[in-house]
Amino acid sequence: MATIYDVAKIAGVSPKTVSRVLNGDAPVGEKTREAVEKAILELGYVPSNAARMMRSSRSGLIGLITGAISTTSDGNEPKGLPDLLIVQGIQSVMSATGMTLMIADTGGSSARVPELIRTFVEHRAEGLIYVADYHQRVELPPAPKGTPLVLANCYDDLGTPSVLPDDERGQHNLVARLIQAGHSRIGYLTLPKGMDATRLRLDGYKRALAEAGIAFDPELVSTGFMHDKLRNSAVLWDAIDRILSLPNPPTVLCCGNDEMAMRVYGILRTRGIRMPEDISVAGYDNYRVIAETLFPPLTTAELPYAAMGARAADWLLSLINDENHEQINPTLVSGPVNWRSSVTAIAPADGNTIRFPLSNGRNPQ
Amino acid sequence: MATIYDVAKIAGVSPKTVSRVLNGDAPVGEKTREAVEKAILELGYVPSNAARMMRSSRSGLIGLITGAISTTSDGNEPKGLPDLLIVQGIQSVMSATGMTLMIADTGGSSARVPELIRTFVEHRAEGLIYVADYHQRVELPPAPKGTPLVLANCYDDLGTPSVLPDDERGQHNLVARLIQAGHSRIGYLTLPKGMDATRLRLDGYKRALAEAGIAFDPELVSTGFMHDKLRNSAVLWDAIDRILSLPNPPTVLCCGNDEMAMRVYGILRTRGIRMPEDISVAGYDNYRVIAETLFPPLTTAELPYAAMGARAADWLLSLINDENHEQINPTLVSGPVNWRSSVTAIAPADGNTIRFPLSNGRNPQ
DNA sequence: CGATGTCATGACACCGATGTCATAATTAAT
DNA sequence: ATTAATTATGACATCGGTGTCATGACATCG
Repeated sequence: MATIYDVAKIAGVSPKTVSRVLNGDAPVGEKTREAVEKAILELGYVPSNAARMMRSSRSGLIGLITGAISTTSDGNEPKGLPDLLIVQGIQSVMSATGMTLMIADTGGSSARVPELIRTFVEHRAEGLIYVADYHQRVELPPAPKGTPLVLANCYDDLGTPSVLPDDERGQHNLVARLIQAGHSRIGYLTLPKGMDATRLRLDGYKRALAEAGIAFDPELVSTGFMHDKLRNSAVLWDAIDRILSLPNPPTVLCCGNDEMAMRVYGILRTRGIRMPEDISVAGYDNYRVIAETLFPPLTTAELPYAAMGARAADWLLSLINDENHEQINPTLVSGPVNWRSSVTAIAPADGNTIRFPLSNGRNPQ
Repeated sequence: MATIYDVAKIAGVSPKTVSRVLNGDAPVGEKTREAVEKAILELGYVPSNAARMMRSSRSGLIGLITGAISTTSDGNEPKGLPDLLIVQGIQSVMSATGMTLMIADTGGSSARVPELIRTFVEHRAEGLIYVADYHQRVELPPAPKGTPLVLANCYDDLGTPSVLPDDERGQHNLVARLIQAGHSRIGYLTLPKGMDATRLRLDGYKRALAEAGIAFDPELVSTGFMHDKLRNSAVLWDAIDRILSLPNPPTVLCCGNDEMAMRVYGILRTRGIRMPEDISVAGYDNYRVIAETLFPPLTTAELPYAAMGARAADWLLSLINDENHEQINPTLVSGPVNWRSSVTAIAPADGNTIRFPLSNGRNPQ
């Protein structure tokens, strides 16, 4: 690979002059510049970042670690991986500021994290981001001092800067919207117990009910997914069965996420229950491949992955540049409710007519 | 950040001796080693990859470019992005050999590719991989000589090393399996015209029929998806309508991919058609979130993304190390058929009984 | 016209590792 | 015991850029 000395020799100048042409940090004569530029093109010269870094000690690199450091590591099966959207959000911010992203995947084994961090430190990464695959608490090995770290989609007990989805608010907004559409008996099939998202979303559900003056009915809430995936079909079937056979069944079923909603579609249809005519269904995540493709398209709260990534990246950059933006920790990012035709507006219980049309989904034909 | 000189000073030895402790490339006295190791720990010293690279000219970096350089760039909407699995396949091979992956995303604009390549060259990446989001032809700017390039999930006209899914074979194997299960009237709802996958999979479908002595019936084949996504619902509805009202309708519908199969589920159920009792459905991709979650679980041909990534990484490494493994270009990677309960075995047309049970899906209850 | 300032350029040291070579201290071999 | 081989260590140059300082050629100004 050509060096700055090769260029200098061909252009008949000193290496320092070539450097000046490259960086524009001092005036260079017109003819000299042309000669240098010609030589650069001729050799296909590209400056070495490593050599540059030796002097400047700025690497322009950001290290990104992803992977499932879950307490319940469920093997090596890759899933839908929407957390890539977080990575994309980070990437778009970073590339706009000229930083280069190095990524490493733990492959599900948290034991590899220290090794990955070390690699990044060897490359003198200026900052690190850890991305979790779902909202969770993590314990990371101590980051090297001087290298800022931001957590995305996870948090720890040490007060490390952390960007999280606002699950409580997202679910609240969705349920509030359902209530606005005339629903008051709202079933909720939750994610597995113990997950942060489960608790927070249930809180949001309750708050929306409370704000509307609707009493919380525990009969309407049931666990839809368990940690043991093999049992999910049976658990969900049973939960739906129980909720639908209540004396006063719900008019809409909120699902813990879109994947669950997809299963609910299958189960309801198997029983001859039509959506949204007989019952409405809502999800969570706005996992677009599911939400937009299901028939009817699914109303769902958006998990703002890309925005979370961008927030985390912004935060990291401000830490690197030592800007003292006082940032609330954790930073909660909320997303919109995506209203699609899996939910219909119904006449409210008090007999009032519906004030506005809410369904905007397209039906075939 | 501490340097090797700091360590040397504290340990009371020369920098070179510290280097020897780090690399173990020459014997070091027991007591000296201990003193050096103590100093390293004390300072939290991590060697600088940049400085190392200056001498060795080996960066240990691999550049990975992803993004939709599609001729039909359909805007900025991120989808399910299963191509991350390719990245994971690459990552797992690379980390096993101690290489570090730098990734950059074009964000959908092919104009950014040269800029990204330049960044990688500045970092003296030892090899580049370009990953496309679906099987397609691409035109990349000429790679810098001396830096090998491998294409994953795409190919070009220049004979650049390329790893592709074996769509023809995958579809063939799936259809052959359906025939084995007693099906002989096999409908096929294709992906949009013009895509490589569409043509190849249709070829595989035809070959499987031919091998079984079943005449190809064009009436059973219809375009299920178009490039214009807004029309997909209508197109698919119509195609199903037409195929099912044939005098001799199919017993199974093959869908261009799993996403289409998910829509087909919805459409069939809306019409009161049960799966798999009334008709079987098969997909393509083994997009697990869909295939495993749909009810009933979907029989589908696997698009072996992770294997493709691993293959591409292996190939790149052999190019970097100048090993002359003669590699067929393009390298086709095939995946298994995932047999689930969306397809039932039926009595073959000739009245023979079914020779073995094929459904192994779990039903709730 | 001499003093001062700006422009254009080069010599040289330095960043932090490692390769090469030299050297001193042991140990093994003859 | 003397030579040869091995061990343990350091001095120094080098990789490819850039920061610092010096220098010569002009231009400007009082």
